[in-house]
Amino acid sequence: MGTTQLKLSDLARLAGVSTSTASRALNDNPLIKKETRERIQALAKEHHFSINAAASRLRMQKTKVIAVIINLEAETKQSVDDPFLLKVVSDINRAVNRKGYELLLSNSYMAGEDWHGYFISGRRADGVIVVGQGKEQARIERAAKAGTPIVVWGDPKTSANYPIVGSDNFIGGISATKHLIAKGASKLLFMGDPGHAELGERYRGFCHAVEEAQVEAQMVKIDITSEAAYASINALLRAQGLTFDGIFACSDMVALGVLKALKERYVSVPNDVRIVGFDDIAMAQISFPALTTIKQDTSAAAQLLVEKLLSQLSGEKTTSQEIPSSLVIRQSS
Amino acid sequence: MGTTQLKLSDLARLAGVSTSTASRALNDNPLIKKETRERIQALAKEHHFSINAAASRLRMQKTKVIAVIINLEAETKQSVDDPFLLKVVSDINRAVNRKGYELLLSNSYMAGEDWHGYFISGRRADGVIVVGQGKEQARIERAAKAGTPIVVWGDPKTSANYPIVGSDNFIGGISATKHLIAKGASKLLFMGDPGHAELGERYRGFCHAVEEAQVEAQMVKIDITSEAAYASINALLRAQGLTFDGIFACSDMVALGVLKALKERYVSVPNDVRIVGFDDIAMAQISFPALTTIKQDTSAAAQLLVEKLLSQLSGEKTTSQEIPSSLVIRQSS
DNA sequence: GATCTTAATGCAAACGTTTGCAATGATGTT
DNA sequence: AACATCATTGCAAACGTTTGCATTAAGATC
Repeated sequence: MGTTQLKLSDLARLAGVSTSTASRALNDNPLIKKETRERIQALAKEHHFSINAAASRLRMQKTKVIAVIINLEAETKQSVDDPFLLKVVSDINRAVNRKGYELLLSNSYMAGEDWHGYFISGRRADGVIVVGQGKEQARIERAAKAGTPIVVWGDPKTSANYPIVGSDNFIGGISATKHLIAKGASKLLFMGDPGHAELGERYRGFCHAVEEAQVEAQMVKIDITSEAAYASINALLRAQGLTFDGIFACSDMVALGVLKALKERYVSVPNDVRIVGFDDIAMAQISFPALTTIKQDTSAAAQLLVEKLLSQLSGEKTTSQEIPSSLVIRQSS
Repeated sequence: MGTTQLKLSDLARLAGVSTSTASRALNDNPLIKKETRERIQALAKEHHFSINAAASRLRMQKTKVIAVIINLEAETKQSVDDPFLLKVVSDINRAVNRKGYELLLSNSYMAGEDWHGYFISGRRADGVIVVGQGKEQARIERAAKAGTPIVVWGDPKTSANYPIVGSDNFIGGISATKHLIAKGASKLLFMGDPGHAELGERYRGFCHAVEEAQVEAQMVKIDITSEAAYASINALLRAQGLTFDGIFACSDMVALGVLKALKERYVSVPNDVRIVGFDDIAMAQISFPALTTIKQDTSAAAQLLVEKLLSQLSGEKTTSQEIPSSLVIRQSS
């Protein structure tokens, strides 16, 4: 505390070498004799020396930081507290660390409109991972056009000037719906907001399967929160009674809201109504009945996101990619 | 893209002033004539100019960054995916941003053992917020002793050389238990790990209320995950049948695991067994029956954590502080 | 009109790294 | 013995800000 911060030149003097030698030694540069390197590294450890990242970043023109920005719709009630989003962030954190980068957790509040200026020109991060494609992609596009290394979690089918990684929502939608039908449902209900890119794909899958099987189907457009789902099911039952026997919820949170509403009205799940969710959040297996759902492999996706971003940093061109999702059958269907 | 990065001196030349004037203008320094300031600020906006944070940090010896480190036990299965932890992080993020700071999301993997070296000497952040006190506080203590500005989310009763912010776990434990008793329970069960500081306090509250009311009570020590809780309840029922009619779960995740196990065995909640959790995560109100719980005011806590950290940055001495928790009564009790 | 004060701006040093190039001494080659 | 090669190290510039101090111009005071 009393002593002033040790800097590289101090360490060098302590070791009896020049600053440049010390710098190279700490970076394990083979230019420096091996025993010198080890001696200096040991000395650094002994004195709890850490390189000044600010100075290093200034000189290197690199931060070794990746910014993650949670990109939510203005009109949704879905919040950054959503378990699925947080799971994604947490997986990205792991993947980022494994590559030796740090994670700057950001949002539109801090980054404003000009992401390139804020993160890249501002030397706060070397690249940006956007979680949540949203409905409006202007900011992402602008950043990409300005040359920001950027990757997005979203719907990989969307054509864009930046790579998008996400699940095969269409196929996921199909297999969820087919599963409902296989379990005997014939009057299906989709709950979600098809205007949202990823959810739209899930809905397309739903429609595709419905058409193929020639069963009844309806769609109700809701905000993707359990509260909205809960309220919506209640309204539906009140208005038209039990007009469905299978529900494909666009997310697990929605499915859980549905589940609660049905149980409160003594509708049996899965006997009267079968439910399939999407995401496979931790809650899915701990709900009662446990939730059948389409599992998104967020961990694989996170790794891919980071890899693609790093590729961009080394100048390569990258493309969008779909991650296979998988049906996890539990008791709700 | 083709053009090189605009730097402050370029902007200054464009404006026909010196670099120092430009710098002061962007920082709204009243030394500079108001109209000059505004002219330069407008020019900066027009050219999408952003200050180079690395250079600024180097010169200022300040980063305007706060590191958040999620500090988990080695032996727990509780992960960074735990909804409650993530909620806390997300609230801290908001609070940090409101003060004009950025959030570096970190963990032991990156920061290693020497937090002071990594974050402070390394000029990666100006201060550290630790989420999760854990059982072993050596690293936190060492960092504090080395002069790291640091605050901890945990049990405020623990005496330490750093401030701890957290809920009044003891009182929370009492009111949860009293509520169970008031609802007619007379054979109580506590589930959790009293070895953990915060949970220990909750258990003390439990014991206190039990003693006062002179009711039967038992404790089963489990890891604080829903899986452990689920398994534990099943084992308990198998071994000794239904020997309890009220459960105080040390967290909502634990409570939800309990709930599932009971429902699978057709034990009615709340008729046969009343349950109270702790935290009030989003899931608590969407479970069926909705979970009675002790709500932790994470948002207020986050704000307090940040304020205390900033106080330390400006040299003030800070102290631990308890946040009032509150009983939220729902259908599980 | 000379001097003093004040407002506005510019100069140049400093923050702590990394790295191209030069320098040194040792080794090998003819 | 002269020269080329190689391994190891040091010198000094550059990265882009911020800020104490000096400077200038303009207005105020006598």
